[in-house]
Amino acid sequence: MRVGAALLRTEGPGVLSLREIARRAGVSHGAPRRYFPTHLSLLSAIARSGFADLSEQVWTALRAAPQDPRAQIKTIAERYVRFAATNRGMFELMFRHDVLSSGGELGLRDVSLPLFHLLTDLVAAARPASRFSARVTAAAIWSALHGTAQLWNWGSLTLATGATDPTPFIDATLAAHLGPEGRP
Amino acid sequence: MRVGAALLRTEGPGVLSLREIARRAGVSHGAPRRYFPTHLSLLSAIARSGFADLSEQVWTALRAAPQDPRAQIKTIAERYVRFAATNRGMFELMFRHDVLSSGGELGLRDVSLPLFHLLTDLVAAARPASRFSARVTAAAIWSALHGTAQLWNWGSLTLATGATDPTPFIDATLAAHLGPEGRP
DNA sequence: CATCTTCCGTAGACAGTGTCTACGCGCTCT
DNA sequence: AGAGCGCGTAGACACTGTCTACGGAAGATG
Repeated sequence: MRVGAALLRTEGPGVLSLREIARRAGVSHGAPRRYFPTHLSLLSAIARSGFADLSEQVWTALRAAPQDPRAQIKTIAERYVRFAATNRGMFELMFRHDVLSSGGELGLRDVSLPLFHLLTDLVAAARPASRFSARVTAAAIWSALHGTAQLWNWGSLTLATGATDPTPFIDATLAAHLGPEGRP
Repeated sequence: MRVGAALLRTEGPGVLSLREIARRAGVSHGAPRRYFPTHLSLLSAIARSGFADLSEQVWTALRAAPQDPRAQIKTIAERYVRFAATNRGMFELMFRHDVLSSGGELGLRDVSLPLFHLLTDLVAAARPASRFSARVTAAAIWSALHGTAQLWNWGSLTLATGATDPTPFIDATLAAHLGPEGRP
């Protein structure tokens, strides 16, 4: 099989054993070894494609969104959390420590960093005066997004607040960091 | 062995195979089965003890901290992130989806919910006027803390901002949600 | 005191896993 | 046409989690 990309529509994260993947691909259990020296490197490749997918979704959404910084930040935030909620298994795989630490931080450096820098610039343009640098604020927002996605995904936020939608938490985070919504 | 508690000082999360745990405990590989019907239930028990540990650390730190709401919130935040940084393997185990989803959400309901409600009350007392409910704000803060702990743990924040300490992100988050520091 | 039951651990089997090795088919290139 | 090699197969190995049958020690019961 060309890449593990064709196998990404894994129905669950439990099917990700090397032999099971090979089985679904219709090849013998030794075949993937030609392309990926180890099981983890296969998973890393799958996760990397997940990062690419996420970043592409965010970028295209950004192009379609209004151009003012605040709206762009909101678009990033919503896309990030929605991606996590829609592609649960993939999101979980993408942030598994063992997968992450192998493969040279996989997509983090190549995919997330440009996005993070964009976020930093947007934050610098959108936020009110603050004693924190735009980098720190952007990182805090990113952390909040990631935590929201994570907690939302396994239902903790629903359990704690009864919410049926994660957007209020996103809005609260952005409003806190950038000031109330509604003005340029 | 009485509980897996004695085995918690696991040097790494890779040693957590059932047989390896039994080996370190000096018993045969079938012995743990008397107490934990399945491997996952053993891990859940270990993770549960991790939740208990975390919550205890937070509560005792709260007792020693100044009593004004803002300082209490900061104490919770710092303890949470510090726990994650200090007990990496345990933190990771505690939030593994498969461990989480088994064992009836293990410590989440029993341990985290009281803490969350306390956080909600503190937020209600400490924050300025806002159009978001205290619940939502508290949940947003919690998400931010969790995300910070996670991203910090695998070095993303350092990679993105060059920071050597996670407290700036905590401070930025709290300042954003609760207003600048320094007043009652 | 003898016996029986119940707890708690052992030891072996089984299917399944990731990795490694030897093997062979079929293509391409000179 | 023949050699080389990319790409896949098949079997082995150590290891895993789960299941089962077995044993021995302790306490309860007659």
